[in-house]
Amino acid sequence: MLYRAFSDRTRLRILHMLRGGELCVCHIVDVLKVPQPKASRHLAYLRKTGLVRARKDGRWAYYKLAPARNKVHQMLIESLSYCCKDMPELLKDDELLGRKRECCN
Amino acid sequence: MLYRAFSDRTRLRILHMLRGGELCVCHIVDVLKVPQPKASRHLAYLRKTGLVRARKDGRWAYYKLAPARNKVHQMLIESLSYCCKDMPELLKDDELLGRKRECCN
DNA sequence: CTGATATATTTGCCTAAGCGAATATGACAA
DNA sequence: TTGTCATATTCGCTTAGGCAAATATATCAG
Repeated sequence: MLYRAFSDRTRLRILHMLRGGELCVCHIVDVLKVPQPKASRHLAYLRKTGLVRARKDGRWAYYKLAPARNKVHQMLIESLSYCCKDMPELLKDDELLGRKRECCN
Repeated sequence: MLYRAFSDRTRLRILHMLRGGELCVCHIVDVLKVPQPKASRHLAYLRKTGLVRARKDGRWAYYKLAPARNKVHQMLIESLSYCCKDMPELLKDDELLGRKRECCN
């Protein structure tokens, strides 16, 4: 169930961050300020549901959003750009990331 | 968290049924083929999250989708029309409802 | 009133799922 | 080789949340 993947705050934050493109796990951990195993666990979950793709480069691992496989998948990903109003932490995450991007418009 | 409301199969089936308009609880129970308290519990959940509106008429209670309050809400409701592929039971529900309606197109 | 019907809520149980801590893996450096 | 760093996985514990069964409430009929 794709919806369930979106129903955890940590996973939602990760997905939201990845809208801007590929990120290294270490950056994700830094921004979320959660223990590394916790981030890793949720990333594994998102991998299994096909929502993200992982790429290894030496010691580092990079994650990005997977291409949408159907309409529901696509709409859920799109909806990420509109949930900052309910979750202000998403704005903080974007700030910490230092990426300029339009959010919640 | 709106996403969580969608992450339970029974709730998703209810929301999916309600796309077609207002329904009586007894119809919902009949179609879902679940114990009445179970339907009632999930309807209460959906009420609390603002996803459905209830109307009492004598002994009967009618439920319908609430108007979308923001973009995420709106997109989640829209996504309902596309999840039959992952949940064939949604098609059966629509059949039992006897309502002609386009689904999963 | 009594009884029946429609719906809602409570209770107690059980499973799913998130968590921190510890550990494992695997790549690079020295 | 040894050590270190980045990431992943495992292990118990705890909580959230779904369930069935029982009960409550509220409306109508007779």
